[in-house]
This record gives sequence, structure tokens and C-alpha cells, in this order.
Amino acid sequence: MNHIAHAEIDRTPPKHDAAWTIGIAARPAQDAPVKGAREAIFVERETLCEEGARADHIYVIAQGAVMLSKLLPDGRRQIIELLGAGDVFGLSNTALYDSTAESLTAVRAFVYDRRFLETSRELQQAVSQRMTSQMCAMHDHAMLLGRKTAAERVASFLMGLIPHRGGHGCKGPDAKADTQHVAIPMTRQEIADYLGLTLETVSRAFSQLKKDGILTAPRHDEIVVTNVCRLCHLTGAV
Amino acid sequence: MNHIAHAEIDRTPPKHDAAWTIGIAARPAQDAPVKGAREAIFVERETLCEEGARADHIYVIAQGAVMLSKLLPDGRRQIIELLGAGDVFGLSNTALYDSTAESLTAVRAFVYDRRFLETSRELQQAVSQRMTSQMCAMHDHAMLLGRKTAAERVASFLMGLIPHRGGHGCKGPDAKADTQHVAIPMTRQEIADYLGLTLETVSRAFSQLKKDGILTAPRHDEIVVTNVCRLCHLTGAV
DNA sequence: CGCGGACTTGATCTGTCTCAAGTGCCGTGG
DNA sequence: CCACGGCACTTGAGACAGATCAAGTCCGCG
Repeated sequence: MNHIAHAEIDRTPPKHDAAWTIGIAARPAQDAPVKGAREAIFVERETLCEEGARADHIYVIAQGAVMLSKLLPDGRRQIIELLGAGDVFGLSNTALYDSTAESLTAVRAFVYDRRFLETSRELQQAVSQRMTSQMCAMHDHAMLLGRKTAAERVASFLMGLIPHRGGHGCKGPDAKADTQHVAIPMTRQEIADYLGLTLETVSRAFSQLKKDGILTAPRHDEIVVTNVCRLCHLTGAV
Repeated sequence: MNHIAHAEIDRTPPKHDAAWTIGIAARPAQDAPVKGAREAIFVERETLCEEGARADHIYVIAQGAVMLSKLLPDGRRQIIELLGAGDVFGLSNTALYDSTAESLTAVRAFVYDRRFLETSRELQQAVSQRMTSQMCAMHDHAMLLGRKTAAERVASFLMGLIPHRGGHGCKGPDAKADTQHVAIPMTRQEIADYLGLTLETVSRAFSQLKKDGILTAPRHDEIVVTNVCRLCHLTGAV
């Protein structure tokens, strides 16, 4: 079975292309880092590659958002990485993919043969640079999973969806209002699986943030953070 | 202050060089992957680089074990990676190290200027290959931190210290006894910080494993797993 | 208008944390 | 050689954050 071929045929217009202008899928679209790629298009909620399948390709996201997840035999799931434009996945130290990749939004991706990575210096360079970035994100996420409270996890998750805020390069609040519109193309269950919580706990944390006047939710999958700075202080990372 | 210079002077004989023949530090010593390295020697429990300091160097471990950790402002700690010979650290997507590296045993490492990574194809190749491996380990660890019980975490931790067992390439138990000797150059607190638990919970998990006849502990930092297969089934990964 | 899936909220349960004594081991000094 | 002190570890009892179980409620869609 060939995921890519399937995706190239199935071009059902994605529901959200426009709505997800902020958040994981906010990064500007990217060109192919290196010649030699096939371009593939996936709709929302499509499996791009599967844990345990032969790891024949590596993927570079051009546009859209992807999640990587792993399953335990008894069904427990952990969502391991949330990826956006420029990010890489499909790399493995064995012959098999170590995780499943699923599109959260419509996705355009460049697909390379695994072998091509061994021969192309350019691709190696592009991949290793991006992997450094993803590794740092994983480090932060390990801290979140190992040591943060439920409220801190949810606050950190939301801050991660707001570009240019919360990091070392945070430019601080705007003069007038410290408000940010965030699209969340994930269910509560997926957020829970990403944060190592249950969906009920995630829901309660959202409710608390609403009660505290930190955010409002016009829709379940779209929130407005009305006080980014206060949210940031709830992440535990201060 | 220069860690490397300091380390090269301070050659206090490490206590454990010989004892840690099994476990994290078990991998055979490696040669420098690329010309252009300085070699540095560190004793046990030395800080090789610090979270927040300027990330001027990258390190490749030749021999020994290193842990990477991060701190929250209130003092909560997460140990993020355990590294052995061949592994890489010091890479960052910012100008600063994102985590602290500390030697668990005596360590010999190759140190490269960060800039050298940009120019040396060989080093890029070596680093990106190893990083793929470390990324897969991080994925497993995220699953552990997000979804496993305390008992499963401790079992997984111990299995990770036993080479050639528990993975896809597990060769199964030896004909006679399924016993393995494991050195653990970490305190209970460090194990707890690695597994996202408290030291008491780790201690209780060890006690339970002893009670169940799965291991004995001649010393606190040295255990004998008497039934590797049973331990493996307690990891949750089955 | 009615259905179904996603979400919220409440009540209770439980695994892990927290706090508090112990215990054992190793190095030091008498 | 043994007593002592300190540190790492173990064990117990109770507290609590988050999980689990169980109703609702909301909202998009046919």
C-alpha cells in the first residue's frame, strides 16, 4: 500500500485550510529543502506512515500540521511530537518507523527515499539542522511530561501555539491588549494524549482558565487568549 | 571558565571505571568520528556544560556515561537523556545550551567548535546519524513519562540498561539462567528525576521487584536481575 | 428537528506524593 | 579495631492531584 499515491489522488478540499492561520500550522509554507523529493498532499486526519511499518521514506513538511504518536499494546497512546512546516519525520534507527504520523490539517510534504539521505549532503544538512530544533522541543516536552502539573501542561501547550511569545525572544505584550487568537486542530483526547493527561483533566484545565478570565472559546477548536502574559506565568517555566 | 581545561588537569582516578562494565557505560569506547576534535577527560559527577550557558561546543562521548537535565525555576528537575559512548550532546537551536550535562562515570569525550559542525560534512553525517537514534530513544521516553505506571517506568529503566534485550532484536533468555548483572551509577533521586517520579516511589518499586524475586541488590548501585524476561513483561511494552 | 460525537461537569477512587521515622552502609577519627 | 557521623536508602501513614466512572450539555450536521 502506498500512502503517497493514495493522498495524491484524494484531494478532498480540507475543511480548515483558512481557519488554522495561527497555531501549529501557522508557519509559512516552505520550499523543498533539496531536489529529489516527491511532493505529496494529504487531507486532514490521514495516516502518513505507521508505527512498525518499513521505514522507506523520510518526510519534510511544507505546509500544515502533523502529529507523531506511539501506542502501548494495551491501547494507551502518547502523542510524541507536534510538527509544522519545515519539520522532519520518518527517521528511524531501525528498519521500521518508531511512531505513527497523522495529519492534523491538510498537509503538503516532501518525500525522500531513505537511501537518498545517505547520499545527499544537502538533505543531511537540512535534516540535521531541523532535528536539532526538534530535539530541543522534545527536551522541553520531557520536562513537561515528567515534572509539570496538569494546569502547567495545558498552559505550556497553549503558549506553544502562540508564535514569538514565551521564549527567550519574547517581545512582551502589545501596548494595548495582550490578546492572541489560537486555532487548535486537535480534540481534547489528542491534547490529553500529548500532555500525558486524561481528556477530562484537560477539559477542567480549560474551564479553569476561562473562569480566571485568561481565555474565551468561541468554538471548541478555536480559543482567544485574552492575557498571554498571565497564561505564560502559569506554565511553570516563568 | 573552561570546563575542558579544568578536566584535563583534574585526573583524579575515578572510583568506578571497572565496575560499570554493564549498563549505560557498557558500550565499547569509540574513536573520534572526525578529525578536528579536542579530547577531554572528565571525572565522575562533573558538569560538562550548563543550561543557559553559551553553546560554543558540541560533544561526542568516547567512553562513559553522561546525563542531560533541565531545571524549572522552582527547582523541579527532569533528567532528559542518559547518554553513552557514541552519543552527542551540546546541540541547540539557540545560542545557549538547553540543558545541563553531567558525567555519571569517568568520561572521555571529543569536543568540537560549534562552527565546525557547519563546515564539516563528516561531522554532520556522524552527528545526524546518532541524533536519529537519540530521537527514537526520546520518543520511547516520552511514552514512558506520559503513559506508564511507576512500576513500568522502573522496569523499563532497568531493561534499558541490559544490552541486546527487550528490543526487536531480543535474543531471548539464555538456555540456563536468565540473569544479568547491571551497574547503576545513579542515585535513587537521579533515577526518580529521569523517570518523572519521587525517590520514595522508585525505592518502593525496587523493593517490590526484590519481593517478587526478579532481582537482588548486592549494593545500592549494583543489581542482579535474575529473571530478565519477567522484568521485560513488566515494562508495559511487552 | 433529531441524532451523534465531542465536550463539560460532578462524585468517587486510587496511585503517587508528601511527610516522617527508621535502617544500613561507608568513611573517618579516636 | 571499633565507635561515630553522615548520607543514601527504605518503610510507613496520611494527603492529594489526577484518573475513573457516570451523567448531562452543547453543537454541527443530515
